[in-house]
Amino acid sequence: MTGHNPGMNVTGHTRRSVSIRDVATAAGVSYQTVSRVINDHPSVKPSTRERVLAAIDELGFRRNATALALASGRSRAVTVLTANTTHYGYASILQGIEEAARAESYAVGIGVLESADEAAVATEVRRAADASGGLIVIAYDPPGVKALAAVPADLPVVGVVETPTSPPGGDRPWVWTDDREAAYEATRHLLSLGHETVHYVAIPSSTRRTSARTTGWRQALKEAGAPEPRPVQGRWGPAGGHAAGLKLAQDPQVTAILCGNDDLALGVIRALHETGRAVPGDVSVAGFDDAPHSAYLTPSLTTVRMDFTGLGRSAFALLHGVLEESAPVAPHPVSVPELVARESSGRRRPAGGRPA
Amino acid sequence: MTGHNPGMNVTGHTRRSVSIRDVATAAGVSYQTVSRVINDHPSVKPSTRERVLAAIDELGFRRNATALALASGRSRAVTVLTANTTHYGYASILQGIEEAARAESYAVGIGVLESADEAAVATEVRRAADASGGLIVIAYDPPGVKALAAVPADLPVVGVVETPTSPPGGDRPWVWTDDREAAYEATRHLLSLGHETVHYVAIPSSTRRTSARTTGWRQALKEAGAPEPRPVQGRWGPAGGHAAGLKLAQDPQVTAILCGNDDLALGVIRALHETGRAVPGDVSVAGFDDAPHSAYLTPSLTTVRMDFTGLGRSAFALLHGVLEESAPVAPHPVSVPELVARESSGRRRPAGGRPA
DNA sequence: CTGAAAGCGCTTACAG
DNA sequence: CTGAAAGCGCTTACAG
Repeated sequence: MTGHNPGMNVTGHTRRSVSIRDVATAAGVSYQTVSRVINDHPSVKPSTRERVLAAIDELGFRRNATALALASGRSRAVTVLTANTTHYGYASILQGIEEAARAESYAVGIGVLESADEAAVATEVRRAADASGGLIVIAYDPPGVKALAAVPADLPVVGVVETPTSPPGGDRPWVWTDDREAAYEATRHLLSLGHETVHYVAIPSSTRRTSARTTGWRQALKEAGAPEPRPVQGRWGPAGGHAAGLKLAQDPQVTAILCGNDDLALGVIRALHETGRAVPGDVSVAGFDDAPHSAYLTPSLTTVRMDFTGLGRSAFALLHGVLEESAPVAPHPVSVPELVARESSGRRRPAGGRPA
Repeated sequence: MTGHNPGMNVTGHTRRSVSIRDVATAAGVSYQTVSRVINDHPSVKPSTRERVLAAIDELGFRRNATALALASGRSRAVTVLTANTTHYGYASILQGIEEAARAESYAVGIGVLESADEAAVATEVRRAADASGGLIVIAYDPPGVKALAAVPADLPVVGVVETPTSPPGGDRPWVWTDDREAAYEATRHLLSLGHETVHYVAIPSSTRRTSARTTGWRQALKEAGAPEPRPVQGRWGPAGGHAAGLKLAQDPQVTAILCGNDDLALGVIRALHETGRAVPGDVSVAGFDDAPHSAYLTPSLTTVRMDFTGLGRSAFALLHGVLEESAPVAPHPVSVPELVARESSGRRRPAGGRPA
């Protein structure tokens, strides 16, 4: 074959897709009938349906989702706005959303909020809003919190938030994990092992103000009458934990450390190891999240398990309820964390002496 | 306000968005002129542009991306088809794609291939094809390989493949990491430390046949004249490594283990620890990927660093070149892995004796 | 059960 | 520099 192919589009590599009109011609019916067939409309004569289906198959017809969305107004799509897609918690929430979305034949898009800069956030929110469908914003950090607040009022949106008190999204639906309770439990666990107090290495918080985890930790200390050390501000990732750990290792008084997540805890443990302090012999360490590898570290990590994928599924279910009249809108779901005690936390060693 | 709001859509919560016609009316121009303004067309009188911009601002106009896509035929969207979104390598590739896509104002969608079942794969591919735009398929595993093969011929697609020899995508563009070379280097590293041979714990492979990593490992053994033990088939994740490690720990001859990824290596190390074998004292262990925490484990993990985000960026660049005539289509890029020797690998201890 | 019309919100020529 | 027409590929009433 030579010559210009009228089926090529501008970029010259994609043949114009076959439309319902092409199918209609091939099947000898009107294109409305084709529409009925692909929409499983009941009132189509079986023999007609057969012919149309055969034509669809032969021509390799695929319904154009863009045209469907434009004509019908329904888009069956959700865009997830998040500051990160790789950290365990974020990635797991995204996974949960995707699972639930796939089960309902929703397409899922992602938009990453690279900075908390107002203009950058606004740009990302606009891009996400441009994509038709609903929005889920993971508002665990400053970019996410700002994005949730910046979502236009007329857009269906669900927030995944750190704490439900005065959620930044106003009266919009949200899902959350009870981080305050989780930190409270973890701190009580460490105190119950005889430690005089518990130090805290914080993850970058959702706000300037105190995070839910910090609040829970503080509450447990207060109730126990334990002194409240200054929280160490950690960065994301093991490197941040390592830096914080080196700092804490200088203080021989430190015997228990709660970390904002498992990656931080892993870095802290490494720092303690490097400075010759045994875990849990000299210092007990606990994390947050129960990442897949945490059970296989040496020492295995005491942590608080969070059901992030379940949280993601809930977020989608909520959005789905908002988008489709049929699906009921559930109340704001909460994921209840579960303490998992492992090797990295142990009884405080009697002051002064090393065991034989 | 009471009564029915004609601006509400079926679901009753979203006001019909303002269109270019609304803007045109408000600005006292035709809607074509509005189209010119939002497309930065040069031939618009400055004063007209001002008025239109003002109307856009006042009415809160947002251009409907669906209509844009349908009318123009360009969609500026990419869908990533992958078996997984959370494992380090996959998540990092996705991150790289997203970064590059965002820089070009492309929307990114994800579709997860939950099983290698033909029908399930076909369904996911169809869904991805329905979303307009290009496709990137991560073909590191059976579902991905099958998906890449099932992509309709008329769709712009880039494959992220394990090995470039007879890629499953035929003559389609692809990107790859040189896994064979990576495994070769890692194996040579372990052999150079005096180990008689190197055992291998494999990740689930892309095919029934031998993976590139297995090939590289085997090649290094052969060149060195080392005996070739049977590879241990691992599952994904630390649990798989742990199971494999327990098995290998039973054989006192085992002094060096190469693992298909860092998570597997972490599990193997844990298993060796549990069975009283020191790393690297008794057994050297190396992984693949250089995950963020690998440098902070104790012992820190010898591994092969792979530039997955760079690979993702390359994949997008390639697709971008295919989609837009202006962007040049680069040749199949390869990411060159880099060996990172850390604490988990060491010289083989002289046979028979434990050091004092 | 099936067909002809109008329209979703835009863009792309075509006029002037 | 700006406007009127046609059309992207579908769906949704409206006819019959």
